[in-house]
Amino acid sequence: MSVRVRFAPSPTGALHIGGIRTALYNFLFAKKMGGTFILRIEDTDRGRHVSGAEAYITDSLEWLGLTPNESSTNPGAFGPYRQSERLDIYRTYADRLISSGRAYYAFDKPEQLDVLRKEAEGKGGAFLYGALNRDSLDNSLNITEDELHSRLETGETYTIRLKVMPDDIISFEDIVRGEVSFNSNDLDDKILIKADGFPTYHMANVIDDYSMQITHVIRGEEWLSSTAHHLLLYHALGLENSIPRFAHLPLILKPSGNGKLSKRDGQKFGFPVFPISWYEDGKESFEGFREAGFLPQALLNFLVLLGWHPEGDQEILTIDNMIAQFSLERIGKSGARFDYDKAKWFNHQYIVHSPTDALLPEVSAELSKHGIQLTQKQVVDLIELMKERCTVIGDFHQQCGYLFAPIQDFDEIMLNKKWTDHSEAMMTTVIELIDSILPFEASEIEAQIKSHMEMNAISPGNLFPLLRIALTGTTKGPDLFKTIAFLGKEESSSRINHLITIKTIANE
RNA sequence: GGCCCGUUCGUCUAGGGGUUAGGACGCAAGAUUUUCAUUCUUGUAACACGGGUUCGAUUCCCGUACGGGCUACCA
Repeated sequence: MSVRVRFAPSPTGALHIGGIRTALYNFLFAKKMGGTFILRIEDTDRGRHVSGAEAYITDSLEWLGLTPNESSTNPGAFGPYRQSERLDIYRTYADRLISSGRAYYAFDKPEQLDVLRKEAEGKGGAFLYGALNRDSLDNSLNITEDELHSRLETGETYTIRLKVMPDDIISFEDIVRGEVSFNSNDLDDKILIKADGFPTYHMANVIDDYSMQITHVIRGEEWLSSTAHHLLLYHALGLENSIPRFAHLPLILKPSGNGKLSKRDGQKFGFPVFPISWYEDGKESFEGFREAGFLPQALLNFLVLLGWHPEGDQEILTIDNMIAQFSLERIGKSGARFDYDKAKWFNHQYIVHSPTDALLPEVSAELSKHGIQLTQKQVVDLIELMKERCTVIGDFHQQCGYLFAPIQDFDEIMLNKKWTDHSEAMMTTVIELIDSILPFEASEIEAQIKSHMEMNAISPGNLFPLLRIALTGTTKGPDLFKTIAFLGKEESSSRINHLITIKTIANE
């Protein structure tokens, strides 16, 4: 049987990188096994549904190249792929459970249950709607057939609950965790169909995994406990021969402090936790990795190692490497802390090792964001000049803004230290020299300037810092001669001239 | 509180009954460089604790501690 896996997010807001990693593992496993990767939208919570969230999920996956083989925009034979469009399917199965006595109607109002819950908490325990107390609660187990019919007919709202049998040991073999087992006495009679007629996650999930012929459920550890209920459901439905294999992934934890990574941690710690930016009320409320200047490959590479490790020591992995080496068995068991420094390191590696052409669109977009229009040749030159020192795409502008605009601030301290009585004459001769250089290329510029220095006994320490300040305002930056070549003959001369003027006026 | 899961350098992790416990990020030092960065070299630092089992345990078992998840008509 061929492998079919699904990524099943809920469209309740932006999807953070924990979800992305789950999608990635599903994707890698599907590709590795020659299987099918399905995107299913779990929109069964009408109250928390956020418009735009589904599009966000699709866009994120697309940016990262994790394209589903089947989804609502690219349906296969197992649709619909949105749970809100599958209501009748769940209903059919729920009715089947009712008639076989494996589920029942419950009329208890949420407020009533809240009271019971509070009461139990007060005694230090927990309220469990189950075998021990279902006889004394307001459900179809305790009323006559006639009463049930009349209550249903009057339109009284109800939920449908799974009838969990006591003293049952439920165990299964999790691919990452090994054998896990539960006692049904600790399990409540989970709601399967809510009062609004929508299924709960548990119901929809099991039915869909079955009807979409999912072979492996790869999901976060937060689902480990409820797997017991899911197993019970498969059995109650007589689907015990179609139970998929489970792999529960360790969670991604906050970089410091306790708990799993959450939405707000991005702002709190100053880095993105979302793949792409999320907008609320028309403005960006959470910055994404894309907007922060990350390459999708780099993000994926960072994420894949948060909980999984290949057999060797190689950490830079292309998507094809990942697919070739991926296995569920090598997924770790313990939670992984998010480490932004390492994410940046990966991005730097990818920027440095990407062919210049591959960076062209991102860098051009970054520049035009700042109102800078360059020819393609100029962008290519810029990338080659700068890429070794950039960790995010924004650095192609941020670190070298002086290339595109007049210098605002000169490094005064260094300038005053280096500028002597001889500097004006020295700089003037350099302008003359620059004007004469042909072809105006870095190597030629370097050769000419160096021989000029030798002939005139100019030491590097006297010239280079001043030249650099004249051209860039600072004392740090990429190769001086390449910078001169990039700026061009006119601009270089004019900048040196400008500095001479400033210093001359200052001295008068 | 109850149930389930976990615990190797600060972080991500490899390993596994006898190893100098390996790699990566970070950090530090040195080299290279006209500067800063890159790069290279070196260094730094870990088997949570207590009992077993064993000739021997970081590795297996049991406890404890700590961490995580779940405990909703949320997913």
